[in-house]
Amino acid sequence: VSERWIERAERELASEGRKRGGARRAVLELLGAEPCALSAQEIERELHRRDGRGASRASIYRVLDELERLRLVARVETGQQVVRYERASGHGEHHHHLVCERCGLIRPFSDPGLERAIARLSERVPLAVSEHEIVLRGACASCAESPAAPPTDS
Amino acid sequence: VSERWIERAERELASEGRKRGGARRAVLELLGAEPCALSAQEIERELHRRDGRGASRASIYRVLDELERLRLVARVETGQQVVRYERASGHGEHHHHLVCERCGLIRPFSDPGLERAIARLSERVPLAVSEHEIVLRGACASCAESPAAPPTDS
DNA sequence: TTCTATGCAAAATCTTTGCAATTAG
DNA sequence: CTAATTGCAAAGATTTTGCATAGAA
Repeated sequence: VSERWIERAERELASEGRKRGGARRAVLELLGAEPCALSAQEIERELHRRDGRGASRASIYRVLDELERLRLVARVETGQQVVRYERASGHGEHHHHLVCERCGLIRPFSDPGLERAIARLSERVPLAVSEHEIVLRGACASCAESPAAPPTDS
Repeated sequence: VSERWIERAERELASEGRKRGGARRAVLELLGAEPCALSAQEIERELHRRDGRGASRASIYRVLDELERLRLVARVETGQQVVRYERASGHGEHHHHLVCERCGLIRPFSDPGLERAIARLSERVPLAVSEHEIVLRGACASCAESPAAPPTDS
C-alpha cells in the first residue's frame, strides 16, 4: 500500500509542476513505509540514522508543509505537544490514535461503528466537515502493569 | 456553572497547600467565563486587554501547567499548531471541537450518540482509556459562503 | 536555461527556567 | 516567618525565512 502512496504522491507533485529532489524523496519513502505518525524531529533523526546523509531540517519542514497542503499527509496532534505527520490513506485505510499518557506510545486503531457515528454527526453540525481526528488517551498495557517505570520517551 | 468551577479549583488548590495569587486568579476567572479553549497567547492578550495589568507570560504558563496536572483544565489541540486550554467540565458538560480550517474559528459541540460509541469502543481497545478528544475540521458557514475572504485569525 | 529543491544560518515563535522580590497564610 | 507566587530577563526548543547553490525538466 505504501508503494501506491508514494507513486500517487510523485504523480500529484509532478502534475503540480514540482521537480524531484533528494530531501522530498527521502521523506516520502520514510512516510510511505511508516504506518503511523512521525514528528519532524523523528523524521530528521530517522533519515540521518538510515543513510548518514539525511535531509536538512528546513527541507523536512518545507516538504511536510507542502505534502499537507496537497493532502498527501495528514497532521496528527496527539496531545503530546508535538505535531506529527502520517501519510493520508486516501481510501478505507483511515485510522485514529491511541496514546499512552505515561510512555508516549502511539498506536493506530480503527472502528467502523465509530466512523459511522462520525459520518452521521457530520451532517448535523454547523460546519462542512472535511476531516476528523480522534485521540484516545490512557495507559497502555505495559504501563498499566508497571506502576513505577518512568516514561521511555523513545 | 463557571462559578462552580472556579470554586472547585480554588478548593482543590488550597487543599494542595497552594496560596492565592493575582496571576492565577486572573487566569481562573478568564477560563471560568470562557466556554471554549484558549491558547496561552490568547489568555495573555485577553488579560492585558481587560485590566491593563494582566499577568506575566511565565505565570500564565506555570498556572496552566499546574491546572492541567490537577485536571482542572484540559489541553486541547485542534490541529492549528497551538495548544489551547479550557476548563475541565468535571461532569456531563463534556464537549468536543469543530474547527474551521479557513478562518480558525473554534466551536464546541457535543453528541450523546458519539459519546456512547466512544464508551463502547474504549472497552475493546488495548489501552485503559482515561480521556478522549474529537476534532472535526472543515469550513464554517461564513467561510463556506465567501470563497475569497482571507483567514481572519482573530 | 529556467524554475524548483536544498542546505545553511539567521530570525521569529513559543515555552521553560533561574533568580530576586513579593505576598499569602 | 516560611513557603508559594510573580515578574523579568535569559535560556531552550521548535519552526520559518532569506539567500546562494545545486539540480531537474
